[in-house]
Amino acid sequence: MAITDEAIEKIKDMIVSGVLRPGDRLPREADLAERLGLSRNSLREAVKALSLIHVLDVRQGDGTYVTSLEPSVLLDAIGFVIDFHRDDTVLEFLEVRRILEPAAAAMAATRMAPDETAGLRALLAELGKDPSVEDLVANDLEFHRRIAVGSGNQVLCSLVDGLSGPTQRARIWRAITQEAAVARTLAEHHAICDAITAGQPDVARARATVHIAGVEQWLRDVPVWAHPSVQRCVGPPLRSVSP
Amino acid sequence: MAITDEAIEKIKDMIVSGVLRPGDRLPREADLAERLGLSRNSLREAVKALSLIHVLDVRQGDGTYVTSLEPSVLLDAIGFVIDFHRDDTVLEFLEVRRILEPAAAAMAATRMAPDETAGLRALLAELGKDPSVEDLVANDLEFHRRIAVGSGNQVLCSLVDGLSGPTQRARIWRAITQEAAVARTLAEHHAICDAITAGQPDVARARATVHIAGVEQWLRDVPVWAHPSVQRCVGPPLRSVSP
DNA sequence: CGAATAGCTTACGTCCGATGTCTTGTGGTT
DNA sequence: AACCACAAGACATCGGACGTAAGCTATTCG
Repeated sequence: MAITDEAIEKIKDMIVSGVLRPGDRLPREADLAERLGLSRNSLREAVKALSLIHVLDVRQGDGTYVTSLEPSVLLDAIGFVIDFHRDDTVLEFLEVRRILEPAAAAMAATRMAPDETAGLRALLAELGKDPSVEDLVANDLEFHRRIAVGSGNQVLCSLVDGLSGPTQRARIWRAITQEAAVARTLAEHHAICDAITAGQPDVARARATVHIAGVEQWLRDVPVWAHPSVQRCVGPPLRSVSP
Repeated sequence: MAITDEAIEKIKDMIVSGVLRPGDRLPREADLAERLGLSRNSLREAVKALSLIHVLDVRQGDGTYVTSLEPSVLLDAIGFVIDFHRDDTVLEFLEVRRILEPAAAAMAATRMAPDETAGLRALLAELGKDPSVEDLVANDLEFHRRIAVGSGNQVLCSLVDGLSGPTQRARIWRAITQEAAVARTLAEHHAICDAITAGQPDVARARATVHIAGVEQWLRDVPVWAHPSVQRCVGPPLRSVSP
């Protein structure tokens, strides 16, 4: 194993074992490097890797700190990872979203406070007549995110939020190529919101399932993959998608 | 934004835009560094970070390659991240597992081939009388993993597999401190296996839910957190867990 | 007296060049 | 044709030097 990977493991062990706790500050790079028995350059590679996944927080001129290590912080990095997936795997992600989001909606229906549900309604109301595609996508993302937050489970919230990344583009294309989808999506959002507000977990779950399944079905049926605008978004060589 | 972070973004863009495709080889460090306008050291930090999350695969003496970028490969990294979570968040992870695993079990009941279900039964049969704790945990993990694989969804599989990390230790403690849990767990495994083999998704889902919920309930009720063996596993200062 | 500021200290950010180590492919030998 | 030794290419690691930014301190001025 490379010396840098060993350093990653050692730092990880220090955190997992409790030697370093959330918020703690690490020794200076020079000192830590000496203590771990490697050069500062190699140590920096390890620190960089750990900071990419939000385990460490490096502040120039100050020092390097352990983050809060909360699920929301750590799982936040999956959004970054998700971006790398090719579009022919979107359906797999949607399938998982169809599992997670209905559950989140049901939990939200039980746990969300009145002021939160009010905020959810307000969010949907923000969209005026004839909104832009960007507004639609942003509103859509925020809507799903708030429900995830409303579930009261950080892990679930982070997963739902992170998994939305790859399908965000799909939403854009959907809005672009299928006009009717806009009204339908908004109607479905309102329906889900109503169920949550009414405190009906079963209804919220079902409506969320219908919502996601609708997108899934649309992606499965329509050969968007061949659409020119998609080619532009995805980049030149598009691998076999729907053989 | 730091120059290294820019390099990470640029490499990411090259991959997302299709300039670099799965399996492609990157230019030599020296060349790529020059092309991106930074030093080789800084570039190496970027590459190291991307290789930690399995986006790049660096082979000494050979070169640096883009991985297959399959969901199973990329999401594999979440297992690493999960290890950092403190034990007071285990319940949140279990709650998500209670959502995902029943869904996986139901899907497996529909999709798993006869030889796969046979393998699942064989796995459970491998555990002889009076198995060691290590065997139990390993068998348990493998059992859940195979069901996840059987769901036919890479993303779901990776998530289920990754989320098992933090609760693995909980399983160990459970086995240690509660003798009766061993027989109960095995019985539940057999019941789930039977439902999958019989092709009954609803039953499989329900039994998986019961299985996870049982663990959850156990963790919620029993003050394992105060148990000395846990302190040893977790490390010195245990933050407030159940206030 | 207190607040603003200039400057010092410290720690991370970046770079350069040299050397070690590993993989691979080549070419010669048997 | 099979095998081995060597050389080339690429990553691994190191040490040191210099740049940049944040934080603390002491000075200064209202």
